[in-house]
Amino acid sequence: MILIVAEKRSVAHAIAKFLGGGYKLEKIQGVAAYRFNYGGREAVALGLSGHLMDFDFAARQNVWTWIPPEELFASQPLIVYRPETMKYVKALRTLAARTHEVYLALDADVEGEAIAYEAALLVRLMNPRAKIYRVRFNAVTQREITNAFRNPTHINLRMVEKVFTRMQVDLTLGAVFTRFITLAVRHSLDRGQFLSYGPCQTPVLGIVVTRELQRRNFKPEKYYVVKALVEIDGHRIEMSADVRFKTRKEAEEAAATISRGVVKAAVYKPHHVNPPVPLETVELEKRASRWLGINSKRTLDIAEELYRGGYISYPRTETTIYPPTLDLREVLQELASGHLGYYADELMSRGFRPTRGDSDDRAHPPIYPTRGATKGEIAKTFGKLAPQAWAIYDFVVRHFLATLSPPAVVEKQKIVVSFGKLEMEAEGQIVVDEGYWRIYPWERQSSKPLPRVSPGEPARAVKVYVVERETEPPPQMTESELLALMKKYGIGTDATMQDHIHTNVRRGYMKITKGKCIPTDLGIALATSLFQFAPQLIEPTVRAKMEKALNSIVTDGTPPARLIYEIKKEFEEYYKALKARKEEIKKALETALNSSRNSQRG
DNA sequence: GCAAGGTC
Repeated sequence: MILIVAEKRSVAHAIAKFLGGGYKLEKIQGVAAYRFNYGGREAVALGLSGHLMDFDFAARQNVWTWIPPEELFASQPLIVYRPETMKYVKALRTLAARTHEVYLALDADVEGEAIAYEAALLVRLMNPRAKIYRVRFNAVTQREITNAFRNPTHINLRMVEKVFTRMQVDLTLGAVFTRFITLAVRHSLDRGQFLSYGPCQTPVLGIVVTRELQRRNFKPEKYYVVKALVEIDGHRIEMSADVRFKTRKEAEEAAATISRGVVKAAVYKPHHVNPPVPLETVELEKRASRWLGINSKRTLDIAEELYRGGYISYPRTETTIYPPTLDLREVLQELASGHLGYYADELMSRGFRPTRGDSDDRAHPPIYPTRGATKGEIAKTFGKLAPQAWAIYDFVVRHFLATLSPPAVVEKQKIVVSFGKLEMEAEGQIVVDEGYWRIYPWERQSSKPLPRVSPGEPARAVKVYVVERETEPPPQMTESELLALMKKYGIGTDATMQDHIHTNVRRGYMKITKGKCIPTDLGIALATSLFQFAPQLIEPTVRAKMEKALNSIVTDGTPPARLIYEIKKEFEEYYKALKARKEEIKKALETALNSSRNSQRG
């Protein structure tokens, strides 16, 4: 028998379908396995659920009050089975006992490599003489899979080492600093409550708090602008000067010079607004937060359910290019039975060309709808979440249709009038062609037309006035903006970014209200303490630096032990700096904890 | 009871 191990059930299923044609679904220790005939031999494809193993400290070290947190710097975390995936371990053991040939068909990324290694460890324990191969495919398609199995290779140990190093480093740093700040304020916490540090979650908090403090410390400044109602060829146009005056007096002096002028420029230029590129995870989360009022965690949870229900493709992807193997016309045909069927039909008869982004994770296609569903159907599956599930499904459908649609066309308009010293401007636009906005209302723009005038025409100011304005603080951080910043700084992965935001919410460090991230007193106190005494723990650039160091294991063969030693040494310094200020940190955190407790009680 | 990363 040949055993094939995949990262998730859907891939195991696809492999059985592509390599075997027909298959038989079996349950092994409660786990789905696909049995099929592979070139005359019996094969079984088993789908896992991510990692089988994890790291943890020894039991004695897991009683927080028994050892000082810094002792963990000197400890070696142990590799253990993850309790949640024991049934996959059992299924793998059962199958491994009956096979001599194993193909590790996990995703073609570093995590997949690590999971492959975990599976290989298990297989070896059961069956030391089994031949173990690694197969790599860049998409779950007939061609890629067939090719991969024709060219089996071996596990890349450096990739495995990178992942295992990251696991140990993150656990150690997370545990040391989580325990330190928790124990510092232990008596002010509720039962079961703790304060946490993590190399992703904490920089996320830092970003949000930094913005909030910028807003609080912002000193608005008054400034003055000159506006005028200008008559050109019988048309009256509201115009303004693109100059900020510091005082009213200066503005009024400038305004006094405005009476007769001449049109310096009159531009009416067509402009294409291109439809969005194919949908990736973080973009789905950003748009759902901004336009549908659904936060990123909820969005991914619902997308996962929609995927499992067969409504949309796999929701965790960084790809923004439709693979050539994806038959877009087939997808449109499927959508023809759904709520936007008329539009799908129209695209099919008129023809279409998909937009194209610039990223390909070489594992998953962009997110697209896989079924033309009705509201009633979704309502049945989702119960209380039905309105939000429908909103997300509808969005995925519309986004997909938009990527195949023509651009919208607007005429951009600009008139500039010269009044001697000062120039006045007006901008407007006319929607010429709605294009993809017809089914993508969130980006729709409206017409604000200007009259048609020509350069050289005389102009006359009918009314001139000075308007007082104030500079404004930066806006509150939106969740959508936060996701964009996390991506920019390399904090987390497409699949985990929403988790890191949510962790901050769960710990009481911030709230998300109407798409805005608002730090609590506790979040501000924690972030401020860290910025003051150990900024390296909270700066947004720390994660990318660590990621780069970890990558050197793969690219340069840096020995993991050396890297772990160096990172620990560095963070021990930050730990010492924090410990020296324990009393101040304790006071700041306790004040915040008490104030939030009082406000909760009203 | 700590993290981040897979996946459900």
